[in-house]
Amino acid sequence: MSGAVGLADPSGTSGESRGPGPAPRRAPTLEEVAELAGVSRATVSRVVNGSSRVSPEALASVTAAIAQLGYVPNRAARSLVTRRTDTLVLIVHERPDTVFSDPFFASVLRGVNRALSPTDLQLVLLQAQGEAQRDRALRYVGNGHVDGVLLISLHGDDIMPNAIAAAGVPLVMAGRLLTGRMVDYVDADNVGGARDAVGHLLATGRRRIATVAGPPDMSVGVDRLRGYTEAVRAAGGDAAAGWVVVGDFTEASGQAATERLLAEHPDLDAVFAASDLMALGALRALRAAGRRVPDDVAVVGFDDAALAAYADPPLTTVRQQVELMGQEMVQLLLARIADPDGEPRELILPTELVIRASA
Amino acid sequence: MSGAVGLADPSGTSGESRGPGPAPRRAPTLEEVAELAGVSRATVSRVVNGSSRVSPEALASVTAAIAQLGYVPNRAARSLVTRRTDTLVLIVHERPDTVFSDPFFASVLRGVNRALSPTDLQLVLLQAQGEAQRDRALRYVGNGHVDGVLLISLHGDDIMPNAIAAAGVPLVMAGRLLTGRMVDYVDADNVGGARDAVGHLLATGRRRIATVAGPPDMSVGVDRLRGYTEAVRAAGGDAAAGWVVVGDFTEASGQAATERLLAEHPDLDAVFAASDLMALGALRALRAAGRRVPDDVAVVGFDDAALAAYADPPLTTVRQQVELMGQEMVQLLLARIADPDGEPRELILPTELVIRASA
DNA sequence: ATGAAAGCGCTAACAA
DNA sequence: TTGTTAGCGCTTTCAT
Repeated sequence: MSGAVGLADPSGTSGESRGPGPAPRRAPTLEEVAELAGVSRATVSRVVNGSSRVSPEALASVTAAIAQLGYVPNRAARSLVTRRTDTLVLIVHERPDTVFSDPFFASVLRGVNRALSPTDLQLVLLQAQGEAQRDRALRYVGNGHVDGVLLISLHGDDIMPNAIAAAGVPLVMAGRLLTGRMVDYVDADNVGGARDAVGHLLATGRRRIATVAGPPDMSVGVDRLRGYTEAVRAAGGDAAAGWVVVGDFTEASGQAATERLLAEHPDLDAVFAASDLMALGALRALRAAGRRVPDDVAVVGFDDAALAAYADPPLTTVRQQVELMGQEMVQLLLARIADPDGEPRELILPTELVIRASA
Repeated sequence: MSGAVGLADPSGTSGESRGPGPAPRRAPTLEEVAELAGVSRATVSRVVNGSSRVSPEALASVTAAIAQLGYVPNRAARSLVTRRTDTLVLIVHERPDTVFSDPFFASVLRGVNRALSPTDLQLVLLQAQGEAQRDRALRYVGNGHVDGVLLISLHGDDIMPNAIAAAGVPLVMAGRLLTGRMVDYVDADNVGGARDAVGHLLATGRRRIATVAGPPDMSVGVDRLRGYTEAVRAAGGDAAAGWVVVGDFTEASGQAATERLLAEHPDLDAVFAASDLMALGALRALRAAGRRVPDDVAVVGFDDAALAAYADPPLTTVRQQVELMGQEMVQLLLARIADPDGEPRELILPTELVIRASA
């Protein structure tokens, strides 16, 4: 029996004092499993952690004891000694003025969870808004509370990626970093997608194609604009200043940008918008100006969140695999955790042009 | 000096071996802070935990040492002894066939994070889909890994709420539970909101008002239907079977339901849809049938995720305060954790009718 | 007000 | 293959 006496009923909380309802028992420990199985703690630990150096009999009795007791390892205790936390953190770092639509984020999250569900890892969510929260997140990450970081950064001049990487914590980003050190990331094929979009417009006879571009300090903005430019130039077209107006991914900015494009080029016959919300804005602006879509002007957007499907007419969009992006971010992160010093990796997911009534 | 010798450079990992880049130092411990401050671990612990029984001098030197070392308490170690985890978990339990739109969830999440950010609590996210994942979540929660649970359950016959409550883990739900024990929850005023919607339709001269209701095993479905029924009956109208068709919150179901309503009552002049996606579906069905909105038929939806704002014409909707819902869920949960045996609490958030072109 | 000491539940050498 | 042992970093009596 050894000194296990005190374990039988710690501090006298045996349920009676709680009144009705099931008594919230203390969770069983390794020690209790070991006793029931008639082996030592170490052996139980080996079983739990899947060590091969365990006899079949020991394995059987331990497994039975675990099942009987409903034993689940205490993460805190384990983490204390292994210095692993079995925890990943997803940080969404936004400016106080949020620009991105939530559905995008929700889809990434869904993918992350899908990838995580067969593992024993848990996901901590940190929505960092503004400097104070950013620093808190950084402190949290920097102090060994997580095994790795998934980062969705919503602005280009973010110090987080470098700070996290510098702290030696494995990191994977959604989207390419424009400056600073090379960091693992997953991204959509924004250049190719934009090229396809413009290619489609060209193929359907459009020649005066304008674009509502994204912010130039974010890779999404830069890449989608590049795809547009390349495609237009390849067709001998003009991708000069007047055909490009920058927005900030919001519907309002898409609308305003399109108004300017119309003022500059009343004869435009197509608009490629670098986000779905901006495409929606473009649609509004065109209608307000009395233009008909798609007969008069065609609109193609980049599908950040499937929102564009609800436009009327539904917008032709470059479909990204947002959920897959979340999944792959996790895979990359796990690989990075397993091999901290490997080469930086990137993964570019293909996009697909979904043609609808609008173009 | 005691036995602190071994701490100076544990296992010789002093950075040189890592090659270039900043050496991933071990995070400073209480012990180190204590030594630097010239006090004992216990005193540092008191300072960190805001105990009053500390002399001003001690407090000052400890505070300085903490700042100098950038000390952050190790959660695992703390949790091991306190049996608190300072962790809440948000469980989204969906059927394999997801019904709810993501934006709703994203908004709740945003509110949860907002409420959490001034605290030291962290949020773990569990997306439980199907039985296997549900049981895993239950095991996780039941074994003391979290201090409390926020639960968004997407179907009516869910065993999770009762299982969690039975395990004695503090729980707050989004939405009212139709059966089983009384559980703390936050909900929108679905009855009142639906009543307002129908009231508006009546006020604008509509008399033949149909509804696309939600699933009858969920409080959202039941309550919105009840609000509709009450309002229609109060006006002396007919809320009988033919005017009510049940959908499952998806756009497709809204469309199908509306088609049936039109078949049954070609003379209907308004549709109240119990979700924004179903309202969108209703819009499509009406158009397909050659009806004009809102001249011919008015449409009002329940706004679960602001998606309806993108319809054309923009839909008149009952606006819920989804983000606030998340915030309040956290407040309720914290209150419950502080007072596990208090009376069950509920919080009904007011809704607001946002009138747009469609009705 | 402060310190000494005992452990929380677990893993990881090391012995056997 | 198994058991023994020594902590991981922290909070918390219990002395002082």
